[in-house]
Amino acid sequence: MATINEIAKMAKVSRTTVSRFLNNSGYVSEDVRKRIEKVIEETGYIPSQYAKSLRTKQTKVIGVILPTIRTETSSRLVAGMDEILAASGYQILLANTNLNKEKEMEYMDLLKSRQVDGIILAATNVSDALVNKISQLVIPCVAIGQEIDGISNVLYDDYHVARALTSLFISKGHQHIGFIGVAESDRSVGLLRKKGYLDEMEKSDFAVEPAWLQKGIFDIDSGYTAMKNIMETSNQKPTAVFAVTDRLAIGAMKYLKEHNYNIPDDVAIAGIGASEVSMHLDPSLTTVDYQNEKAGKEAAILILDQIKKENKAIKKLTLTYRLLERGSV
Amino acid sequence: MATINEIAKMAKVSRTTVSRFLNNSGYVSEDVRKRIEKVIEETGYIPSQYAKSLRTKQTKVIGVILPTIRTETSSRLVAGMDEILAASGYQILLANTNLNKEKEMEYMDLLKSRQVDGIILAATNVSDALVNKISQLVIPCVAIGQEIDGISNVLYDDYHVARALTSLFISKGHQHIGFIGVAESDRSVGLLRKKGYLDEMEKSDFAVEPAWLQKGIFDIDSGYTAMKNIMETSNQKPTAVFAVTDRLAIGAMKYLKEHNYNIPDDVAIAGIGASEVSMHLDPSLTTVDYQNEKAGKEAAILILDQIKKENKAIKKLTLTYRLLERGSV
DNA sequence: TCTTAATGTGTAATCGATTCCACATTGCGA
DNA sequence: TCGCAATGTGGAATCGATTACACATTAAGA
Repeated sequence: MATINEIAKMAKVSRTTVSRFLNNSGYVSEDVRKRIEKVIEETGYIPSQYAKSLRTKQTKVIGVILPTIRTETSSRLVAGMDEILAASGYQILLANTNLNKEKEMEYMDLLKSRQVDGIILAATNVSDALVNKISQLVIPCVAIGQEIDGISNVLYDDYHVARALTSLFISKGHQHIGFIGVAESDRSVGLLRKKGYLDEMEKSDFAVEPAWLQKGIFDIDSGYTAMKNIMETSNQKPTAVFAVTDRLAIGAMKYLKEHNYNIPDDVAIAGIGASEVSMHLDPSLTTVDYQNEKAGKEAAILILDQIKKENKAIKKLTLTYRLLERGSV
Repeated sequence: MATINEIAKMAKVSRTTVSRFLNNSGYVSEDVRKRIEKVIEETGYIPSQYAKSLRTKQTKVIGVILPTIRTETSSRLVAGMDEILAASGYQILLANTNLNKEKEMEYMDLLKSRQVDGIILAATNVSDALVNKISQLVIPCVAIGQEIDGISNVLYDDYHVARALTSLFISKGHQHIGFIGVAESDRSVGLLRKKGYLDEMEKSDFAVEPAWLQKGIFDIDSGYTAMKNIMETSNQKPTAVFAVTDRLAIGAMKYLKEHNYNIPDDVAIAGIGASEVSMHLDPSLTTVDYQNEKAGKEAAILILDQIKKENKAIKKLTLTYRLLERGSV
């Protein structure tokens, strides 16, 4: 692969001039410009980003740390980010932790060594060690979905969403409402959504039977199992069940259908996530659109802001949500 | 951020020795080793990949060009690749074309300028210009899902899958079989799957009514519309419909259910893709598991092979598929 | 005791770009 | 005609690492 030196030699100018030509900085006469253009055309020369980055300390790369890339949520997030970042000439370097905390730490270092211009962190459970690492990070960093002190955040309104959904059930006359959650170590999905549900129940003075509180692990099967547990172990069967993700809700619906419960007459169901199929299920699933793409975009905008303007002001952005009331309630 | 020079100074050795320490190359006495270790520990020094890459011509980055990152197929592919690549210390640099051909070309250059060690291309429609560009590429390159001459490929057996599904319908006694495809500019999904269907129909001497042949655009809604067209414009309504993707099939099922057709008694349905929900639909959708993750893994293995061994042998790998016969047929 | 090999460490060139200077040329007003 | 600004080009240091080579020290074998 050709280098700037060879181009310079071939065009009979100094590499300084070639550099000026490439970056449109400083004066280059029309004559010389044409010569360089021609040589570059002929050789198909492409400047090395690495050499460039070494000097300029700019890589035009944003590191994105994800807990997984298999979910719709993740793809949407990345799609949103990419839309904004690509427009400014940035690319995404992927770091997939597979929910492994050590990897999270490892990747922070790796991204640092690759001198990414910024890091977007979509973490699910935030360890102290990680927070610590981030706080002493010089690279701009934005977190999505979990509140982390000291850096900018794009947040979902998990607590109020949970309250809103529970409240929706209550407004429809339900008093016995079940809950399918996930591990509370996941602050946003596990803890806050549960708290929202519990608080809303308490506000209406509705008791919550322990058997109504089940946990899944983010997939359809565990939603099925959770629903099974609810229906088969509770004294009083609930007439509505709130699942903290669409997948869990889908699993729950599957159980209900298999056991000839009518949705929503016997048991109403709601999820969170607005997955693509949610609208096309039978009945269509009531859910909440978190606007992940928007979250991705906002995070990208925040990070670019920080990079460009040296705008170190920390921003906490809480996104709005859209409750999609559909056939399942 | 500290550099190797500062570390060297602080540890009172030359930067050469520090480098040897870092890379475990050459001799470093226990005494010196400890001093360096200590300094690195204290400063939190992390070597710059850029400087390193500039010298070594190795970036440990694989560029991945995707038509979109919103689909399950894409996420699975990337997940598969990442699993293999991460294990060898490689990271993924994302290049999302959004189905834009010019972007495809642009990204090839961009990845080249970033000197990625290899490129994995998941293209849907391959322009001549692109093939041309690839052929004169010095960087190892692997294509997934579309056959491109001159480089290694990981292929799905689109043609035979289509024949197998059509044949399945026929074996169940169906003679009137509809088809929901996509644009044929997409060779694999559009052209080959259609050809497989048509050939199998012809083999059994079953006529195909033009109205049975509909096109969608990869989403649920267009599957719905396509099914609507089939049922509302054909003279003889088909008793089975083969959709080339699960999403199209889901849309088709939705139409059928809404219009009180029983699946599979009135109309049988099959898709391709083995999307996560396919199993949990009602009835569960007959589909074909393309093993995208495996495809991603294989592509990653191929690329690493080429990088490591300078093994320039071109390999064409056609993956096996699993036909998942379920309730919808 | 002297060679020779093994063990440690440092010097300096190098990778491919950017950028601060210095220097050369030209044109224009005084 | 001179001086100065505008225009155009090149020299050389620099970014942060790797690596060939030279050199110094030590240990082992004859």
